Amino acid sequence: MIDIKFVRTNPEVVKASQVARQEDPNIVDELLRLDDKKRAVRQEFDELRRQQGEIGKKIAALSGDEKVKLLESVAELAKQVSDAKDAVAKSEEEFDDTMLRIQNVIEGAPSGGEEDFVVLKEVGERNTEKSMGFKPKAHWELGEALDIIDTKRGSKVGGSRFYFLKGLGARLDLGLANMALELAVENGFTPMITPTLVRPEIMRGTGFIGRHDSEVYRLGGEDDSYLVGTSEVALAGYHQDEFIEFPEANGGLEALRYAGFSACYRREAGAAGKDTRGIIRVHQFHKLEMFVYCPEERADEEHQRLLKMEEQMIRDLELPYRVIDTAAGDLGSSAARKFDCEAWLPSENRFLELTSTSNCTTFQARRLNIRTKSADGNKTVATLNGTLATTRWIVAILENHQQPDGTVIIPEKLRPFVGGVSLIEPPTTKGVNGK
RNA sequence: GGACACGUGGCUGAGCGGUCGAAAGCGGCACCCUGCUAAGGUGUUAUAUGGGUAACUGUAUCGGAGGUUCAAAUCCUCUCGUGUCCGCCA
Repeated sequence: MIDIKFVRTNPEVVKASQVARQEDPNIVDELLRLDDKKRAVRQEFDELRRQQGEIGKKIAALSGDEKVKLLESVAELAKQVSDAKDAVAKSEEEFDDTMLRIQNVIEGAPSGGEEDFVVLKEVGERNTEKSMGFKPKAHWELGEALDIIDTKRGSKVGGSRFYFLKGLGARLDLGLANMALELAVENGFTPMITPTLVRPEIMRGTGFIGRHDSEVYRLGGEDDSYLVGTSEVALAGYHQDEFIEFPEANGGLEALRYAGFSACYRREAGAAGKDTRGIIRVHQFHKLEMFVYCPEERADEEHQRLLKMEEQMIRDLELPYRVIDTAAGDLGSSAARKFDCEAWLPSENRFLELTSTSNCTTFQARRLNIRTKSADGNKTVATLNGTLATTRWIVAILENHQQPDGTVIIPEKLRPFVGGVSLIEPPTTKGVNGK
């Protein structure tokens, strides 16, 4: 939710942001109209309530005939108060409905849609058939041949877009999560295991239901809960309705940093036919989510920090990648700016999103009512997130580190997290690889 | 799953139809006192929102939603959450 006071004073900025996002700018005028109306109706109610309170005090002090007389005279006022109350509720509802439809005001993101991102940098050589000296296999081919990814049995058991990670596949998944967690801890993040089933209020508060209804799983029957698509939900809800006290370091401008590990669930309803093979787009996966609460003025700096950490992880795994500045139209509604790191996929000659980090400024926290006390009053905090989905990384590692003989070299820095194994080889006649 | 209890300000906790945005304590802040430390004293200290340059002032908020009433933290209904005991179970 954006700040109505900001909209009142800077309607043009909000409109421009809507335009950059390829959304309707006229909603801003509509919002301001509803804001005026809401205030007018509210003032009327306030005045009636004041009168009622005043008379109420008199009634309390009186007795006998005088009291009865006054009671009779005040019935009409009570009716007016009740009507005014309904009017207030109605105008607030109209206002809120519109308010919630306006997205965060972008901060520096390029205008336009999905294709209009800006490449900030590209690091490392793209592996190609030519540079590798053989035709690179796709991750699903490698996964199957090495017996570490089993999508056939995955769909037998879980349905389409499910998979088994087996042997070193499973170790890679957990190893990557652990490696990322260690990096996060070194950078001041507190590890968290979070609920993956959350109550509707939390889902709504974090903005994941509404326009994204169809993307999340909802439990039917007795239990009205949602399966989270990211631990961002739990980590954002963690401090809901709280005042945050930031640690004193850096002149009181420090941040609260959490690294949540959880399974994530996505319905992928709108993705039919997209990335159907392998484990690029699946219904369930593991993710390490870095989540930061900080004072608003510090958000940019924290955003850069998150990006740096994500880049470091990719470098440590020796993957060619690029960083993009996501276009406004492709941002989530909470994000003011988003940077993605994309790894090169030699089998498809394209980049694949590995990480994503968003600066949500105060948008998310305003809705969740998360504030901090500061010298110049209570202020809504900023929130940021940076994401690391393990399955995507497995894809990138398999494809980029595959060898002509079909084996895959495990990057040196990852080895300590997968039991010291350095090479993924096809299974021998029996037994499970990488036990 | 069965039984009971409880949800009030930053925290603990009183209040159980009007004088209650709400006692008291803790914590926070400011000042005073004390040689230092420890202690002590005085004052101040909820959130949101409207009006006003401001001083100030109106209104709302006692888990949430409805209801009764001239008037609700207080009574009623529903709901959500939490705790304890028993049962079951990893």
